[in-house]
Amino acid sequence: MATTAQPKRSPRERLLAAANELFYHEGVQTVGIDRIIEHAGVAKASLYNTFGSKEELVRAYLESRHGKTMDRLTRAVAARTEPRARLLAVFDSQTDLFARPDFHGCAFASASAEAPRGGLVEQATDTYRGEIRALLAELAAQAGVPDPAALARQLHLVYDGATLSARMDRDPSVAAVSRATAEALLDAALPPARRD
Amino acid sequence: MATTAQPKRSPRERLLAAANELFYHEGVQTVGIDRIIEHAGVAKASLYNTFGSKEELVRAYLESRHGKTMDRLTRAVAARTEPRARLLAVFDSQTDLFARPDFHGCAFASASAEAPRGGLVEQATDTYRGEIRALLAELAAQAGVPDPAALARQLHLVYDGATLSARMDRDPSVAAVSRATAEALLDAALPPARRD
DNA sequence: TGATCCGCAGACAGACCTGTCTACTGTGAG
DNA sequence: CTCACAGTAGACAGGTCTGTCTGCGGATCA
Repeated sequence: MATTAQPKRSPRERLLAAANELFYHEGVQTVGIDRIIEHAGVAKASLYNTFGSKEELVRAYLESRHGKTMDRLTRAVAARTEPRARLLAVFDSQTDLFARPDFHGCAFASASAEAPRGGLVEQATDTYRGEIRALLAELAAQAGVPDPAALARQLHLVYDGATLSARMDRDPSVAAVSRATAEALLDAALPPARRD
Repeated sequence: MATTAQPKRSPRERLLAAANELFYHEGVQTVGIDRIIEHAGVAKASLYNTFGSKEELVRAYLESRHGKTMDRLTRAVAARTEPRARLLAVFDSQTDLFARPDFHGCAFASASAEAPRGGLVEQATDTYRGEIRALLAELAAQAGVPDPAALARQLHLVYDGATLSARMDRDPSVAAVSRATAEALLDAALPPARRD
């Protein structure tokens, strides 16, 4: 069977799709198991056979978002060749992201807001943030910045702040501010000789 | 153990203190009414006579944090005279804030993450963010920036991002990055003649 | 044909949630 | 003293939560 769009996806896939929709839009704490299985059209036993607990389902949900976000970013970066444009592509991509009708902020920021410390949510969040930071540092290095790690920390602030503002102010236009801010910081971090 | 036995504070005060402690550290959704009244040493009827509902208690909790934060910022600003230093004082103050052992991110960001849209939490959040934005714009104007509103939006990004990173990465040192980033953006926004 | 397995449907347990209500206690005003 | 009233203690209602368990239908394979 080479068909990718089967009429019946596996319970695991349907559960993850339901989690992606309900957890992301309404919150991990506020959405209960019953609504997940109803939305997925799956038996409760299937959920507990597949994931074992709600917390593990949340972890799987966050991991799936982690993968999607990294795909989105690496695709945006890969579409450019000039190192400076590749770095700024991360912030360009926020324009479309924030404008999506189903955008509702950073899934990790929201999920970790009320998650117990030291749990699976915190683990998934740490992994995610480490990868974002590494991507920014790598692109900063390729752009010829003397201290890529330092610029990556600054840009990570801007990236986070923009995502948070876009949700809390319900204002997608903050993406333009974010992009301009990133550019200003990149310019300030470049040695004068390299600015062109 | 309920931490009371002080000179009799009113039920309202004790409830707000309990809310400030429990809601802030563990989350608005995860902490129930029973834990609030137990921690406050107050009868359940007193809570409902005073606030009417949990949502109203949450609103009062957020308003009290709003007041405390604005006090902290205006005090930090008032301690300086030079306009540039007054603007940067907002970011200087993050150093102490993030280092506090009870720091746990922005109460508004956490509370709004899973709050229903259009509710009291959203209202309180909008008001809070508007005031922060206005403060930044006013300080930017006093610093002689040509477009204070534009710089205020950038600095708000940085302020938000730093608060979020400090919580999610459990890393208070991000305050220094935030301060340096704000300074770089301020410099970039000033007309060359005014930079000194 | 029969055996095995996957998944669905839903009852159930035990805990917790918000919010209401009754009954009691201490205190201050007139 | 009497009365009003603010506050306490806690039962209660009605619902939701996570997680377990049983029973059943359909598919697959020897």
